[in-house]
Amino acid sequence: MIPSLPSPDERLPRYQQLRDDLVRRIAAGEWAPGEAIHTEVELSTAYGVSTGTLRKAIDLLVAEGVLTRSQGRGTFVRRPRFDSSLFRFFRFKSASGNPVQPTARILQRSVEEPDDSLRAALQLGPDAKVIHLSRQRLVDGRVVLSEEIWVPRDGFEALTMLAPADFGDLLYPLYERLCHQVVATARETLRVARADAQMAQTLGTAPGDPVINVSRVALDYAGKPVECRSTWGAADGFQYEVEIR
Amino acid sequence: MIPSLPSPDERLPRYQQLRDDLVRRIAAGEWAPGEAIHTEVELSTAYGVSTGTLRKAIDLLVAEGVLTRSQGRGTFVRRPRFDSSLFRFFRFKSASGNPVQPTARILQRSVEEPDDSLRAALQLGPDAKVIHLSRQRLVDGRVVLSEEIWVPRDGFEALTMLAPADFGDLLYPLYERLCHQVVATARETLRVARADAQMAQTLGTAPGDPVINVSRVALDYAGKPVECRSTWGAADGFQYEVEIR
DNA sequence: AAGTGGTCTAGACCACTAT
DNA sequence: TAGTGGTCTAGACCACTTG
Repeated sequence: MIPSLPSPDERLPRYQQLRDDLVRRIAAGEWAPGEAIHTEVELSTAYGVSTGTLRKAIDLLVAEGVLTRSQGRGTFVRRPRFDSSLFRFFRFKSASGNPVQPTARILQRSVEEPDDSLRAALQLGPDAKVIHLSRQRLVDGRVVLSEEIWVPRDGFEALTMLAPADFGDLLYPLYERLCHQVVATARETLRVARADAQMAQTLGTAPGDPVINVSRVALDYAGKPVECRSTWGAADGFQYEVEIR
Repeated sequence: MIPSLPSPDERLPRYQQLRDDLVRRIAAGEWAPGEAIHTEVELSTAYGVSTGTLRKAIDLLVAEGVLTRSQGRGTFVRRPRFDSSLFRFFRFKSASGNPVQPTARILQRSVEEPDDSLRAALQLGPDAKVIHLSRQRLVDGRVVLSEEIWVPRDGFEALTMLAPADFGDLLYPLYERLCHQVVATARETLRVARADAQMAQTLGTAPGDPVINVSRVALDYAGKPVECRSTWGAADGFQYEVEIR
């Protein structure tokens, strides 16, 4: 028989255990995005550690992008803004030349049976269904991005009642307000392909032109998958900068 | 008259000043890449600060990728390995299917007058010249990447004496050994284009196929530009993953 | 003025590495 | 065994924000 190992928690340094417990409390909704968590003195006395140890735990979460500190005000749960993150890959400019946030248009909404890869990515059970959105993003009336979006039906029922015209330009605030689902992190994979006839027509390019695909899995604070998304855009607006060490 | 401001250093916290001074000493060559810096007790007594403050300075440099710590052994100047960093963008596999480091072949070497953008990127004076290398990277004898590389002639004279066949597969160790130039960080920009006839022939794809361009500026520890490089590869081997928060 | 995070101290003890 | 970085303490004082 395999001897039972001690819980990994006990082997970790205290500041790691504190980090994990703070994440757990955030994931449980004890502090909502934008809210201040307890003060350092409160937390350190409650946990029975010195302020230095507690600060080190918070340092980790700040480095991970989960918390932000503001001297004299407090420490806050950070609300990520992923929709503007498309600027990391595409540079959208309006007719006036200024950077601009694309608007959104829902083309189609349906409840579907997920295929195997989607079921795996969203960690769904065998009978679970998904809500599928087809969406376009526009600048000055021109389609710049074409998106397919899938979320689990369980937890997102509210999306099936809302008129497509009322979805607005940003989905994550909608998820939070209507479905109490908070996106905390995401993993994206970039690939390059060539536009087929339909994609070329949608994006206003020529068939065979290179197009970028961004495939995203969004996770909540507990690491549970919340949304899968596949975004297509013309490659001529694509540029990505990275610093390496 | 504009009142002279105090040096920004004095306004910074001590741990930031310590960080800056350690970078200065590394850039000056006091500790070479791979070498251990002084111990924490030595440094903290020499600087007249507590160990906690010194550790915070070192924490910053570890987070920046400049130093690595090894418990029981010491703190070391990290030697970045950029050439394997192409794996972040391209996935090269040998015939056996295993990931493989491409070999290199120098096609051409010349001393040239830089154009304006290159002069600006390398921060060269009006009369400075550059060494230009054209290079191919191969897997199983197939060309997978085509590179144009420029370094300032001043400081890299040794490259003009070396037989092209003796350059080896990795340039940065060569820069360090022959020219005493150490690459510490780099900035890369990705773009997508379509292969012209010549690029298609080189990379073994069809004209019009999408190709990736990675444009890199490499810097030393002092932030001085050391090398400019433009790498082209077929887009079908391209994949890039990123985690966002 | 009261409360928050930011900086810094002067240690102690532990875990790991090399000899 | 000696020396290194890793963890942690129990504070002090500073800089900033808010009422």
